[in-house]
Amino acid sequence: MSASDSTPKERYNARLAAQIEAKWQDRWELQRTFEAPNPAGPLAEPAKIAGRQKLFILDMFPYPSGAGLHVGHPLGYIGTDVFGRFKRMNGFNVLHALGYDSFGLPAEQHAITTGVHPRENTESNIANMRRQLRRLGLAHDARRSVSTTDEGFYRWTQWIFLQVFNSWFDDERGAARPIAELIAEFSSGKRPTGGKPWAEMSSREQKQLVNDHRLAYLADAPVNWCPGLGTILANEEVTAEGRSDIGNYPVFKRNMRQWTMRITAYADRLLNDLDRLDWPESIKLMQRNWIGRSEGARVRFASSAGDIEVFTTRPDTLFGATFMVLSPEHPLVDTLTTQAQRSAVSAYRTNAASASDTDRQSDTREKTGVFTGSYAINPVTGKEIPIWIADYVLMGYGTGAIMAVPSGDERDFAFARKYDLPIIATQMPPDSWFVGHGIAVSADCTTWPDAFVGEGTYINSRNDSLMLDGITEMAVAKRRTNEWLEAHGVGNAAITYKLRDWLFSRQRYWGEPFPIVYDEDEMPVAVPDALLPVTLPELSDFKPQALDPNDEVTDPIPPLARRADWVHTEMEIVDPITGAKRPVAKVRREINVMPQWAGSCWYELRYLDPTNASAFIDPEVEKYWMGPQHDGHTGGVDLYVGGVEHAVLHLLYSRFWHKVLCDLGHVSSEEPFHRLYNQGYIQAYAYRDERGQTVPATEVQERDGKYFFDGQQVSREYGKMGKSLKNIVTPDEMYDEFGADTFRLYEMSMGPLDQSRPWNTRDVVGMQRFLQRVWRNLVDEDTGRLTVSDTDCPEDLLRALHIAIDGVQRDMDGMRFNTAIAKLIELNNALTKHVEANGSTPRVVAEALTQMLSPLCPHVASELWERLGRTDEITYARFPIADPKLLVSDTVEIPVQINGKVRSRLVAPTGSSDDQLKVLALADDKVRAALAGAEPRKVIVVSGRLVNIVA
RNA sequence: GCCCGAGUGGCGAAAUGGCAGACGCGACGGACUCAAAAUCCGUUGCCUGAAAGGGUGUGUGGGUUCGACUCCCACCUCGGGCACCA
Repeated sequence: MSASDSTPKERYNARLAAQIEAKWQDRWELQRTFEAPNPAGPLAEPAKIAGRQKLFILDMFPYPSGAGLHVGHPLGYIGTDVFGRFKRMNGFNVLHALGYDSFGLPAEQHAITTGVHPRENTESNIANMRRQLRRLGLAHDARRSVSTTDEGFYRWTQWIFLQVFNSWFDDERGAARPIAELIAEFSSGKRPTGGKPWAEMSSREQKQLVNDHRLAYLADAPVNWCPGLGTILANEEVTAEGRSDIGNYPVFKRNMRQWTMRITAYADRLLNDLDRLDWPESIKLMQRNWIGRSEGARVRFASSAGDIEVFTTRPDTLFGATFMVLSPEHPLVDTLTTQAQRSAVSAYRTNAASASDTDRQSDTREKTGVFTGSYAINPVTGKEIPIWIADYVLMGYGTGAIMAVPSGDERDFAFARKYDLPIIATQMPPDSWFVGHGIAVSADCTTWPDAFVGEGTYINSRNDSLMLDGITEMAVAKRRTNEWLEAHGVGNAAITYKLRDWLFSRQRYWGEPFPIVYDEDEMPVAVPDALLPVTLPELSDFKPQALDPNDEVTDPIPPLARRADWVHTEMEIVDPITGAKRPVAKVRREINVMPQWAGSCWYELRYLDPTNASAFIDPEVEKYWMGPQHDGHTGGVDLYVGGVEHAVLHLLYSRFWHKVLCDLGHVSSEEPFHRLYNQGYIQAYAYRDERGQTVPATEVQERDGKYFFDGQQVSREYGKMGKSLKNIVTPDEMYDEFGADTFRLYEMSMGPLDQSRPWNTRDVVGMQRFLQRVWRNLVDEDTGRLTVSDTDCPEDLLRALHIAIDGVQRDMDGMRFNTAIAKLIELNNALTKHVEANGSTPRVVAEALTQMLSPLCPHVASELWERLGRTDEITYARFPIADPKLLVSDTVEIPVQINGKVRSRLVAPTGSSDDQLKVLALADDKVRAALAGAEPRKVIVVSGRLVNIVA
């Protein structure tokens, strides 16, 4: 007899689930169930909006990978879907969509390895992902599924780039303004800082001055050059080991002329506004660290080569600055180096320059340096201090020069000890510091094993006009020093950031072309709006220039240069200074393309108004979905779910673009994503044989805690899913084996959404069984007939129902889907007992259970809803509401503890007073036996919950 | 090195000052079956005991409390981020 013959026809299994799921997916598509109405524009349906609260939920959109999805990818999508469906059932107008991040390195690298043109590749990958995701039953508004490679999309990416290009940061207002306003200020007499008057400048000089103020500008600066990828990279795309995030190729620092975004102008706002965001603290912390704001002072030290400016966070220790250290790349090094030191300095600089970042960070950490032969004057002591160069001072931070205070800085201390430089204490450490180091209390640093970094009484810190000695608070000493520096014109309080401006151009093919041409002065000029988009030209050879991964010197030639006909064109441009139209003239196009982050910097806005042809978004639509909800609210997406890997990339860049758009009045929200939630990762076990080869995880067997493949013992490791690890499980396998609803339920039941957890196909069946039992409680497996009765529900079952409603409602609201599922299982288990005794399910329970299941497993819930005779759409049926009267019963069970250990339980009427509970507890047989006649010393009653007797 | 986060049954986990282990997997026993699969019922932290019961138990050690997985201090292990940032 075959298996199918003995299985009841209407048993809920993978076969029936597949039928149900296909039916409802088709129906939802046909009936456009999940389309969200807009207040204005082409998708406007104002009548549907009235009286509903809006909710914009968003997933970090995927790049269309050729590998397709594995079971880890949809975790966040399922989470947001459950939440969105739950909110719909609570009356919200929910906008949920998913697009594709299809420009950029990941897609392009894949195209290169397969040899297929990225456009073709991207399209087929998107089609495959759409198919896989459709079978999940996600409640997405398909009209809003944009792709960053759509011309209708990147036309606006280019437009936004031009908004950034055509603005400058007004420090006084702390906000971006249109560049035309700066030009107007200059031409009406504002004098450019440090330059000659505007009117005396040539047209070229004027353009250059304006360009130097733009938020998107060309800069000849040190960049991260990655010959292995044939492109430069942003700081955020380079790993701590000095390699590319993608492909793990070596990255070199070199100077190149590149498009750069002035994100540093927004450093303070990007930092401060974190406080107003509902984000995980860990991500805020990562952004704070990345921005790296340091308060301190700039101090000028006089030298033979003129003033040398340093940045210090410890101006209060200035009296202890006994030498100075410059970065080997510092521009003043040549001038400072004396004849006697020339060869030593030159050798050191050559050595430092050739050492790659990797070498510099090798763990030896031994401080090295060379004396320049020159001296500077410490402004507070008036003493000469030697000037050294050392590679522990970085040109890219602060001023590239430091004042060394060995007594108060560990690095300076190590350097001073190695080269026998003087160390003077400026603070007396507390006695505990000396005790901790096992040495006698002494202000003589020659006895110190280490620098002292902390709060101590200031010593040796006085001159004629500045007196720090005796001060015990660092803040006071800092303030006094800063005041002194300013009064004497040798320094001032200052702030420095680790954040660098954003390198925005890539020497690749698969990205948005810049809407920029170069005029006869070789100055960048915006392509007129009417000519957007600047479409990416077709190239038969789209590969980046082939370079040796270690080639540090060759200048890259971007692929777009291969289309000379495209590069050299004629255009009617607008003069960037006067704004006047110019006659059609020859221009040269920018041949770099934008980085992969460009499209993701604003895609959430396009979801809102995807078909708008006259603006990137209608302001009314933006205000409705993104606008601030009260004073001080940043506005933005209501819930943004994605992985932690974008903490300082996408999540920083997009905040920056959004703030520019806000400053320019294009959006009403100050931040793109008000609430951020990081989902965990689904991880998996991988197995290796003794040669280190991975073996297929599905064929590994476990015996007594050991693992075997093909009779051989193998070792187990834990981590990502990956092709090379032979441990990939795909959603398709889960659909076939269990159905999408079971798969969804399993992923949500594994644990809290924000935690990583191991995948175990073996465990999935638990959720299948659960749905099977629910189904069987409502439908006769053999006949398919409904087993629901319209008779009254017994009170205990009704109570169980309302307790479940109450708990599930709260768990869903808090996105604790795992515990919501546990409560639904408990309810269903109680229902099963009732059905065993009575033969049918009360309708009130059947309907409420179906509704509560609907966000989690929408297909089977929709099917049951229909079979229950409901003709309304369960997606929008009001989520059940718990009756508070049914949440309490007549009696409660009170555990009684003796000395904190439970010794008895008693049943007491609900609402018993503390005294009544105390009397009941002391009268309890078990309690009396345990006390054995001893008089309790104290009785603690937790009202209505517990009694503890202290014996 | 610095900064976060986490350690609970064989496994995924629940409980955030008040009955530790809800719910699921697995395992064990049983029902159905010629048999198996599927499904259903029961048991299941560990030690001890025939059982009733007793003891013990949330990484380790201390502390606060009538009472601690939960709060505090120190340490250990794992995961993540930053890393010569002046």
